[in-house]
Amino acid sequence: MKRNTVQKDLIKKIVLASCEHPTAEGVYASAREVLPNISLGTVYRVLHELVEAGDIIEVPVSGRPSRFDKTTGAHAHFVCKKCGEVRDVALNVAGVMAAADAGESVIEDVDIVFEGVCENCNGKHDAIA
Amino acid sequence: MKRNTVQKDLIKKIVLASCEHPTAEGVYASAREVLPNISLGTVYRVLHELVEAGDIIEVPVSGRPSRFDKTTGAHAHFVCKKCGEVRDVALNVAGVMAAADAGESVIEDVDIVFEGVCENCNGKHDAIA
DNA sequence: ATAATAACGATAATCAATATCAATAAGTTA
DNA sequence: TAACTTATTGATATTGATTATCGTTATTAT
Repeated sequence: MKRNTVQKDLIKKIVLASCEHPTAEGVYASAREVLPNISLGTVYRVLHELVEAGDIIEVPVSGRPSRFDKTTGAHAHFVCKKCGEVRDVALNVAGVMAAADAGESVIEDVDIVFEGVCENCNGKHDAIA
Repeated sequence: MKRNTVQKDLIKKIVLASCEHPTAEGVYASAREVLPNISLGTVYRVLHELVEAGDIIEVPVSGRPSRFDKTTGAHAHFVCKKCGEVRDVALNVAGVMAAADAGESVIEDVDIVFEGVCENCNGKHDAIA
């Protein structure tokens, strides 16, 4: 049977408390402040369990590691090309899915990721570190 | 200065002639039929040059290798969860960008990837090989 | 033709993510 | 509560895609 562990509880709490769409590495760093011996493999495994359970969602980002998001309702994301920050974007995702014509294929989900420059980076010329 | 090479010409021709959104590996396989000693690194480098030049676009696919697409106008894509096939989807992408509210961030581009099951795989239970 | 150097092929390295596996610990069961 | 079963963990090896390195090759201006 499925078992409760301190690792699962901790990882779930970290993602649900985070507003910054953390990567697996970011969750790992936070988790190690509480459980210094936690393994990165455990973080990945538990994150995917949480996604599977519908508690969180995974946000794939082109060319960069996936982000994990406590906001599970359908919504879009914005990635800043300069600082790499990810944030939520208000958009009628259901409307987009309804507007799409995929022929006889059955659309089940959609990833919508906007790219651009956030207001903090606008005017700056720094690349992502 | 930039030089013309048979490798560049070949790779460009392959992608522009392909209707199946090939991966870098797929382009590499096709290219080797003509130039058996071409390097995978060359394929990646030239593909990115073509993207940079606006001749083709790169289609990122979550958890799978990127696809390359001769259709450069803004459009969306559909990925079959079972067979992995990628195809174009008719959608008013400009309309989606206009509808998005990213606050003060400047939206420059958007990746829209639908996921689901294509009509060939519908009813089948085979996973991707 | 020759020189300068962009581009190549071969291969090593990187990065995110997954798989492996012996050791550990959660949740029974006695 | 101790013993037991096995899900889960931590450590580490591996994979897969992509990028970087570097000595050699080949394009193009002179």
